[in-house]
Amino acid sequence: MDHTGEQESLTRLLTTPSWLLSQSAAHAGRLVSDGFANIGARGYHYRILAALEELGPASQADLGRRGGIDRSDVVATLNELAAKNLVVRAPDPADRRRNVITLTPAGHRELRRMEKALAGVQDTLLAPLTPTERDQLTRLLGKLLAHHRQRH
Amino acid sequence: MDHTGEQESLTRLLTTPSWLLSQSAAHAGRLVSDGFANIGARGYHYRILAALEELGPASQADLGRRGGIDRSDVVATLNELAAKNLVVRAPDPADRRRNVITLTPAGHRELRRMEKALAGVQDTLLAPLTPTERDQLTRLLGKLLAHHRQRH
DNA sequence: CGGATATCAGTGTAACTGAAATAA
DNA sequence: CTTATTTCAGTTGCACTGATATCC
Repeated sequence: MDHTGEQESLTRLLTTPSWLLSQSAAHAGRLVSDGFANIGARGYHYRILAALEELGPASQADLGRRGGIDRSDVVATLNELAAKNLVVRAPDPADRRRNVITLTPAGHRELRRMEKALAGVQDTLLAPLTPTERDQLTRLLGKLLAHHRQRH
Repeated sequence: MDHTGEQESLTRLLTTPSWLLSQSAAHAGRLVSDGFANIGARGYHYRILAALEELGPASQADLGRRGGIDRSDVVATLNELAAKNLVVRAPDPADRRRNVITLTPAGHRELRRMEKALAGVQDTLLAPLTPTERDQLTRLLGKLLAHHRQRH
């Protein structure tokens, strides 16, 4: 015993799932932010653009629900994306409360760039895990989220 | 195919490890904050108290490194803990730059309370996972962190 | 009317930065 | 002189709240 010599009691603090989760996520967040910052973008941009590609032209509320972004932050993010001509914001003739957001060709290209950057980050993040372990982790986290999403 | 009917392309956005991690961590964070708030405490309090119990009397810098808390936030957290008489802050005679922080009996009791609250949160968080899966998750996250800790 | 949408302004807070004072 | 510790003041990014105008 005491084979690592690191600390005699690694205890709960370092093995508590919520702690491990938040530490891992903080690290992942740094990697992602840096990866996106390197190409002049932010996480919200990716979430909106990816949601847009999946949903097709959509309202801001739908994009927010899809990408897990607050209605208020959707507005600000779309302001930025529209200023860069990555999306077009137009009133919905069928429902005049809504805007219809559409990906421009430049938006598609930007999404491709961000996906490349993100894929690189995933590799860095998951470097210590085998392919099997990566699948396990993805599966376990997915199961966790699915459960807690059901109870709002 | 299309057996769920949820969405035709769940795609990367919902299966990207960094996304799953940050979402899971956000949810875990909410559960932890709420769990601690219910007993009038915060996450930083737990991290400092737990680090203190592991290390014994320690300097603020050591506590920060151990608990993953910025030097600046250690100061503020210790102000709160000292005001509640959960720790004692005394100058270190051996190194007069430092303070020696010591757990009081009340601090020990508070730590026990917080551990109970935290254990309840872990159960809620891991509810959808079997015991085997919980161990897997803990192991995978630990491996991830150990790797990234090595490269600063 | 109740419910949804988009927008704006502002809050809370975790994590961090920079600088200063002090001492090893 | 360089490095480490503690402290204070301030910043940044992110998630969220509340209020408002508009429309279904």
